[in-house]
Amino acid sequence: MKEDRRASDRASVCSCVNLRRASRAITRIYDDALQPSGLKVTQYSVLANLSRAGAVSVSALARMLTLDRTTLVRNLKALEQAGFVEGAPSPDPRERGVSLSETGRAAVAKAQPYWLQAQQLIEEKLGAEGVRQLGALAIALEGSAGDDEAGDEPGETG
Amino acid sequence: MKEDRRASDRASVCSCVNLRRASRAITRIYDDALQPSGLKVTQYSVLANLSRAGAVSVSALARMLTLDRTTLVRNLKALEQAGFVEGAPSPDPRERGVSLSETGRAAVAKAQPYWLQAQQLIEEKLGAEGVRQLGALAIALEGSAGDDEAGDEPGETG
DNA sequence: CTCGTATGCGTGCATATACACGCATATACC
DNA sequence: GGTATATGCGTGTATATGCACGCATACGAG
Repeated sequence: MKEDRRASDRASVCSCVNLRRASRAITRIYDDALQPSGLKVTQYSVLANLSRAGAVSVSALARMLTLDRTTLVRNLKALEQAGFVEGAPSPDPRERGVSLSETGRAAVAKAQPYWLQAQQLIEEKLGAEGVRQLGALAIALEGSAGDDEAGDEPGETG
Repeated sequence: MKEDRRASDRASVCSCVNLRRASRAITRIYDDALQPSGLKVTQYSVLANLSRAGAVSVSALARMLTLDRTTLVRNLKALEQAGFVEGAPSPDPRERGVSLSETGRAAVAKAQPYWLQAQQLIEEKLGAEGVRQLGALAIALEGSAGDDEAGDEPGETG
């Protein structure tokens, strides 16, 4: 029982599996490139967004990242412990404001060239058009995920 | 500097972030569709491959799935506890053979129509061409992940 | 047979992801 | 003031992912 599958035959029929595979592969490429900076691409993403956003609430940041809020809560925890992220005052007591610390700003600055290197490598692999399509892909798939639900009243059926 | 991001502006500049976002989104779509079957798309993927492969070693299955072996070890654990996967004899004592149980076969059969539903939904969203490109994408990105080393360090010499 | 290498396996650790809950607080309505 | 609703937050639980390690076993060289 040999797996004799060539590249052209290795494409799964499942779009989800294909996309997840691509995601794992590209994550490895970026993490690899970012390795000297000590950041994972997921962490770099959070810090870079925070860098642009300034002081924001956890929920707001989660929306920016199109990431589940509770996921971000945990991702932030590590970044706070590393000293990259610190609390920020917020007008609304319900909100927890966060922002980049000086250390965090330095970390982003240090990592950025490595990130750019990965970006360029990807552009070589996929071409400018392929890169452009990736953005469209995410948007197309997010378009109706969880917003297309009907008939979910809060009144229990019993 | 106002942030007034609409859908078309919501595309990240980072290919990795875009792809990961797309991956999360499509995973949600498939998991959602598969929900009545009680399987996650990741689990369905393992079981479906096992269904085609028959009895295989953990490492061989991991290669089929382009998945880290140790990740698969843990994913299999849940499937074994659920009774979907069982041990299979192997000629080589080092290998641990696994195969679908009857229950597992039934689970795949039950889930398949839901999976197909998701497949079709995606094809509607992305078009046949878009779907085709996803397979190519994974392969393009896996192509040189970890087998191509470039000594092109950006600065950081001190 | 013995040693070194290759292969297969599982675990410890760290991180990512998200759903279900419950808690706290702002706000609208009365 | 008091109640219902909306919003923000963190945790418990479950799963996914991969790297570093160490253990067991096959296999070729001597």
